[in-house]
Amino acid sequence: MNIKGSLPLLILHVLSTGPRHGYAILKEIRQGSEGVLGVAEGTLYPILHDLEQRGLIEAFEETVSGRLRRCYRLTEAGRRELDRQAAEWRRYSRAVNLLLGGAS
Amino acid sequence: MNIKGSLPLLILHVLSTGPRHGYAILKEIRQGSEGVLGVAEGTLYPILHDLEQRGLIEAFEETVSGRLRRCYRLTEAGRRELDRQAAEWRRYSRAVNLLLGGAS
DNA sequence: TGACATACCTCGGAATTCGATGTATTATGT
DNA sequence: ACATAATACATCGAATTCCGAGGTATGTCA
Repeated sequence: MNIKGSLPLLILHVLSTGPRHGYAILKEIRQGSEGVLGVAEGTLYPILHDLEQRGLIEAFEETVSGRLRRCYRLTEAGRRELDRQAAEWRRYSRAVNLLLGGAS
Repeated sequence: MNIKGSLPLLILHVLSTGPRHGYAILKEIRQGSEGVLGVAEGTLYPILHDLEQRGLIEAFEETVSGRLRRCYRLTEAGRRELDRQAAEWRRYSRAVNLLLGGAS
C-alpha cells in the first residue's frame, strides 16, 4: 500500500504541525494525502513506540473530549531527523523520476 | 539505500529501453540516477528470476564481447506491468509530496 | 440495542533488501 | 609477468518494514 520506508517521515511530519495522539495521526495521513496514503494500526503503533524509544518524539497524557489519550509531540532531535528524512526523500524520489525519464 | 518496493519498477523501466544482461541493468540504474540509486547484486538477481517466473521478462543467451551472457527483454505483460507500476509510483510520490506540503 | 467510529495494543507472517561469500573471466596498470 | 580491478552470475542468512487478524474498551447515533 505504501512506499516502504516513508512512514516514519510521514509521522514525524504530521507531528511537526502539532501534537497528536496515534489515531489522529492516522486520519491526518489519510486526509492529507487525499486518501492515497494509508497506515494500518498494526503498523503505526509499533513505529510510534520505536520513535519514542529513539527520542525523536515524546509522549504525554492528555484529556481529549473527556477521555485520557496518549499524545505525542516532536522533540528537537525529532525535528532534525525529520529534516534529514525529508531531504533524503526528495533526493531519492528525484533520482527515480530522473531515471524514469520524467521531469524533476 | 533504496526506497523499498521501487526496484522492480526501475528494472522493468531499464529493460524497456532495450534488452540487457543483469550487470548492465545495475550500471544503468546507478548512472541513470546520477549515482543516487544503487542495487546490490544480491538483490538484483533474485528479482530478475522472479520477474522471469512471472512472465514479465524473458531471458535469452547472447554472446557479448566474446562471452555468453544471460540477457533479458521485456514481454508484453512486462510492458503493461511497467505502466501500472510507473503510474502507482507517480500516484504515491505525489501524495507524499502533497502531505509534506511541497508542490506536485 | 445494535452498529459504527474512536482509540490503543500485540502477534505472526509476508515481502523486500542488503551484506557476505563464492566462482570465473577479461581488462588494465606496472 | 603479475596483481588488481572490473565484469558477470549466483545463493544464503539476516534485518527491516509493513500488513492483517485479533483483542479490549468507550462514545455516539439511530
